[in-house]
Amino acid sequence: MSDDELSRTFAALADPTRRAILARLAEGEATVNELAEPFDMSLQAVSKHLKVLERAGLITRGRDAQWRPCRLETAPLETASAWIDRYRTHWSDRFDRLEREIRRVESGQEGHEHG
Amino acid sequence: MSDDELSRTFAALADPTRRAILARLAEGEATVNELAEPFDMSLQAVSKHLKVLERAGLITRGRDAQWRPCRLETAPLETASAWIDRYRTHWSDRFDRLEREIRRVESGQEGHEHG
DNA sequence: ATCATATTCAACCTATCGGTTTATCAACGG
DNA sequence: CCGTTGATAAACCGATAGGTTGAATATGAT
Repeated sequence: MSDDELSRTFAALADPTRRAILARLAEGEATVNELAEPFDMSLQAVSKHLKVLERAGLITRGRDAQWRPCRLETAPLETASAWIDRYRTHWSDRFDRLEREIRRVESGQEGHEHG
Repeated sequence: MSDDELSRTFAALADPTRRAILARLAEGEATVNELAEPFDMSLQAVSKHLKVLERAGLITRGRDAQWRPCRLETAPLETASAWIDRYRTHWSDRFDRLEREIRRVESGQEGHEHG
């Protein structure tokens, strides 16, 4: 994986456990143990997932005695969403077919009805 | 990586080369050679990236003689965007601090000014 | 001090990623 | 038929992901 911000964000989101953790955190802060509870894996594994999320800036961790409460941070989600939105609605769906047709005609293969 | 749809989509987006390819495709169809041209890597590497994008449903490939024109498909982007949008604006930013305060008070640690 | 609890660190393992090189397949043009 | 071009397949490689277990650290409670 590359370590630019967008790549880290998307990579962090590319795991169902981590997405579930974020979904949980959207309801409010939670400790590592609380976050780990629903999952059929070791606490350490969840701790690693949290580290990934933290490195991606998707969560921050406070300190409350021996607990490290996790909080969702939305900034990277904004960035990711903005990136996607630049492409999710593009006029090319129609345009592509036109362009494709032009290319076919220009290359003199009008007879190939392959689409 | 898990292979549910969202995971495949986010994983596909977690690479700058693949994002650049999608950005290029947003301007219209392109062949593998055309897509590979800007990158300092082998054609085969780009071909692999395209396979990843295809598996994620982010592109489809046609057949035009020996060319395999690639097209951007927006459906997975919609899904990904929808997932993010559920969490990118959440009321928890303020609420978290309140909840945290409540927890502190309830656990009888009002004196610990650790925030 | 000692013990329990919450969390992290470290070492390890297997599988996958992202790239390479070489070989192969598919389609056109002489 | 043969060569060229576009693209994929296969084998390989080093690095990283995602999990494990076991030890260490930090804080609080007795």
